[in-house]
Amino acid sequence: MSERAPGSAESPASSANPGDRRPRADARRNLDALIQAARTVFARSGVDAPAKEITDLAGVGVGTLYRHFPRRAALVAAVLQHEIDACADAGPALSAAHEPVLALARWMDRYTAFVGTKRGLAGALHSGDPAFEGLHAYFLQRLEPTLAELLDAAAATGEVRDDIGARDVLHAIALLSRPVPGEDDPAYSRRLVSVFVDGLRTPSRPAPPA
Amino acid sequence: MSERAPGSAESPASSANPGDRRPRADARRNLDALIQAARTVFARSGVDAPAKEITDLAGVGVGTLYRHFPRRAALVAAVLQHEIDACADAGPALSAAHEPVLALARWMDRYTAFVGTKRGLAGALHSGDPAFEGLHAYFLQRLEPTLAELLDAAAATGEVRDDIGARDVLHAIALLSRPVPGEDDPAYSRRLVSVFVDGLRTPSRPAPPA
DNA sequence: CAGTAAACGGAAAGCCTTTCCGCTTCTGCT
DNA sequence: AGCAGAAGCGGAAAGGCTTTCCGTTTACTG
Repeated sequence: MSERAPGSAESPASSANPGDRRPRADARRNLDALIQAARTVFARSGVDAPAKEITDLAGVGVGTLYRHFPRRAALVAAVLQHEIDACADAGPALSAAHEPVLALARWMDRYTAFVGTKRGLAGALHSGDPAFEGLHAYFLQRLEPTLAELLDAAAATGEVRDDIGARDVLHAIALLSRPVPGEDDPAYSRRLVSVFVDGLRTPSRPAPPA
Repeated sequence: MSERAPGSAESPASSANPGDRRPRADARRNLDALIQAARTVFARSGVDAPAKEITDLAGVGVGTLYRHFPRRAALVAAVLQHEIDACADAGPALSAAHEPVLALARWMDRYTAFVGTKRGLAGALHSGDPAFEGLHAYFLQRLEPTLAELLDAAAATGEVRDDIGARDVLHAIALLSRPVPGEDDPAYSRRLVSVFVDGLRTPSRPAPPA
């Protein structure tokens, strides 16, 4: 559920044009090896690790890397895409297993953990590097509907205000989850997020008379 | 009020040791020129502008830059220090001119604008680069008391909860003010901030029974 | 199985930051 | 004033990274 088949509806620019032929087998293999290696290296040494480290681990030359990913940032984007998929896939599962408000809360935890762990993600998304525009689009494409559904269900119970969109919440949490110098405890991020989430509750309506 | 005199209480490691002599006049001149040039260049081309651009504008060689600022990041830090000062100085002025809750709101606007405009600041602060640890300390040193005062005054009115510290608020707003790819309208940041600030209000206490 | 285009690898170019060191310019002292 | 001597200067070179380029190799097609 987490691998996008080439040409699947979500992938922006890969629908099978009548003209393009199937890629060579070694190319595909190398591409997979690169993404896998990048995952490992990014996890071990952070997203700023030199490309060499990745190509070595993948057992290919740098040329190969740059043919598949015209900019280094594109590789980062490709890796993050996987992570986004995994997080999006968790949504339906949760909403099936719990009642709306709880499902929402759980998913937000999941998302907070995700976006906080993959330090690279939020950084990339907000870097302003044009190479990440596509990733941001993908990010919204996959996560916005997921959260929107959870959010709508929760709003229907009347406990959550309905004038803040899923997109806003995604952004806010992603931002609040970025590491802060003095505080490396992930609980810190959660605390900030929780204040934000409090702000999401229906504004205390004056208690209905009697 | 915005220039720190050397040896002033706030500057961490610059108290006049009995051994150290006054710096040479040209050195001081160059240092000022560098900071001024950096301000200009950062504003024009962003904090990632090559150092060469700065040294050229300042009319000095790169060697001079690196003697004054052992790492490039140190120069960024020096520039941001100025901006932090300006923002801190706005606090007392506002609290003198307005009642507590309004003063708080105004200062948050000011701070939001500041941290949103100087894209470099939040980026630097959260970059994890050890060169910015000092800056972060300075940031807290100057802004935390400022906000704490405003926050306390507001909390005293009972409209604002008192279990979230000034530091948390500073961090949260700085994070929420970072630019988000699709939305370059500063109003967007303000909207996110405002939800957070809503979360800051006293939790709607269950109406005391009759 | 041969021909061809796709894909490969790694050397080299191009940019940056940072270091180094011989030369210049202040400054304090006579 | 004038003269050491230290403090500071400039820019060349080192080092490291991303990105380009191109001769060579490899997988597919008929």
